[in-house]
Amino acid sequence: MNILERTHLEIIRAVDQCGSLTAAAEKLHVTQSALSHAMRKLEDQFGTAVWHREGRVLRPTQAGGYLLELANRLLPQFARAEEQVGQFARGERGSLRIGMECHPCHQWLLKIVSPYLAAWPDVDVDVKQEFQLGGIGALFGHEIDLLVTPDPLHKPGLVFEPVFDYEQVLVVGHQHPLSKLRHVQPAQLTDETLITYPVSLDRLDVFTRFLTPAGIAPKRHKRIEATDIVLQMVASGRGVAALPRWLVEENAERFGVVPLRLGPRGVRKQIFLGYRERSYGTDYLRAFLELARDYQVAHPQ
Amino acid sequence: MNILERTHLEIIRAVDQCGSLTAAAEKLHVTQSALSHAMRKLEDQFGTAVWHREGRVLRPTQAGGYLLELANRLLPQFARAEEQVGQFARGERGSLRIGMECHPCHQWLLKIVSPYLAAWPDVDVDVKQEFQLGGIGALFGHEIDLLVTPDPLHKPGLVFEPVFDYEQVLVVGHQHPLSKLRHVQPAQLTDETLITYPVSLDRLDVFTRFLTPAGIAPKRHKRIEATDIVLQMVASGRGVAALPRWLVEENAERFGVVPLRLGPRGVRKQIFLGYRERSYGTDYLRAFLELARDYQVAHPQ
DNA sequence: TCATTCCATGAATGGTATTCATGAATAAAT
DNA sequence: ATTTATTCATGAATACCATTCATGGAATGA
Repeated sequence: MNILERTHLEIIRAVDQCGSLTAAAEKLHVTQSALSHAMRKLEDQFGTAVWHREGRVLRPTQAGGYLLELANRLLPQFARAEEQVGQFARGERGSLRIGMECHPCHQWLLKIVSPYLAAWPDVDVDVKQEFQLGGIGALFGHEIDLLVTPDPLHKPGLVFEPVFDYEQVLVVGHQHPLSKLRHVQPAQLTDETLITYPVSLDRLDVFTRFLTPAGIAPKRHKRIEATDIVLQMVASGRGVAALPRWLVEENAERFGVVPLRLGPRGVRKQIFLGYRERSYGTDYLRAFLELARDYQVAHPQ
Repeated sequence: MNILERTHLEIIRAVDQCGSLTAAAEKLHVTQSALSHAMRKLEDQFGTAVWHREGRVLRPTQAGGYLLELANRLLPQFARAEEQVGQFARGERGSLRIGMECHPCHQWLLKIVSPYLAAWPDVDVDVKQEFQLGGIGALFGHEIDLLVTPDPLHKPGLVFEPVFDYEQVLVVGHQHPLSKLRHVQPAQLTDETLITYPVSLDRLDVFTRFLTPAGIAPKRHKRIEATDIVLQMVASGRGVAALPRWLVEENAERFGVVPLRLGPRGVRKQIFLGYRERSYGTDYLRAFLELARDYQVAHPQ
């Protein structure tokens, strides 16, 4: 079926470069005879010569010239492909698709990703936020390779590792009446506007671990996507929000907001990094996990 | 040395298209086992899998995805190459490089070339006018494939065929004193300005076959490249020129010029088409010669 | 649970690419 | 003109490797 092979192009190019079959044969580490036979067969199959044999010099025919051009175009691509697949094999190259199920974690993620990109220049990092089947499904379906989530779900084949823990706090404006308290009680939010990320209630710890157990609901509930808009709203007294303490503290000065403990003991949270057990063999994925662990050690809460 | 072969790309693409090794094997007319072995070997050499084997479904790995892209890019080029070389082999495709050693023949050439181009859409026609080693040398050195010349030079390996004969005439303006004569004598040009193409004198028949034998020279000699400029100059009485009769007659009305026989018997010329004997096997070259012959039969002088 | 479909594997084989040995043709050197 | 050194082509022998055959295990779907 196929007559033209990579080898033929390799020969044609070598002959062009070396000027003779014999020299080309040496370059390709085979006998001159091998090349002669190979090209003879090709020419027979094509029904046309690749070279004019004039004395002992080979001059490309029109077909030969065409094939030479082809060779110069295709062979580098073969070479590059082998090199790149080699990089895939050694785990030096790939793409790391990270799924996020945790809004405020974006900030944390950036702190891991930037040194990671520097260390693994051949790995593309891709962050996704929306999944049809949920984060776990996306992980299983190979839609993503890593999942950043506060809700580890133990399934065979998946591993979840805590990489970050922090306290979830209420954030209020500087002049807010609650701002002087050491901690806040659920009932104190009855007349407040609560601002959250636009996700379902059961994924909001303010509700699941603070308000709902006490049977309390805030006066209003607003959903806003962007974290700094949330902070601005809070700063201007338009509402209160629940955010990680570190995030609030980082922005306290700039926005004029204050963190308050949720209940006397606070609400502690953990962020997990989930991955498929089998993908742990991939160097660049493991490297990411290690970077995340290192970060946790260097920045304990 | 080389691990990745066209075959592998062929397999990878077929598996992608057919969805399974078995189906791909059928498409490629080999056993499923053959493909399995082939890809196994490739994977061993690369050190990485091309597909994730999940149950009985094959999902491309990152390396596999990369190779699939490569396959979709390169395989069509292989296919196209085989097709084109096939055309070369059947003489349907090529490039015909025509050398011109005869200025006024350009008009004639166009009449052959335009139907030729229509009949042989895959043949590129290239017309060259300048050669370092002369037309014959260019023909020998494969710089051109056909030579249009008035001077056939018989050499072994070369063939010259007369394809066109015509009378070379003197052309003068409508009101020129000579314009009423039936023919002109060399001596009558003593006071004229003679316009010729800018080539050496020994290639100008007005000199070699008319003036020089009579020991006559014109008052002035002007060299002009473009034929219609020559005609305009002649029409405005600025000089006389020697051109093929058919060319003059074609333009007699438009420019207001008159053809005059050179001497009582006229100067008859022949144009030859030269080619390398061995290239006569090439279909599209032979076709050109046949077209030229047909034209001669259809337009006898 | 059974039948079916798919891929992997080891051994056997058949084909083919490569080598070896040699000849013919050309170009360079004497 | 001879000689010498290259170069490519060719046929036969060989060694290698791709393919097949036969089979088993694993997953899917009825």
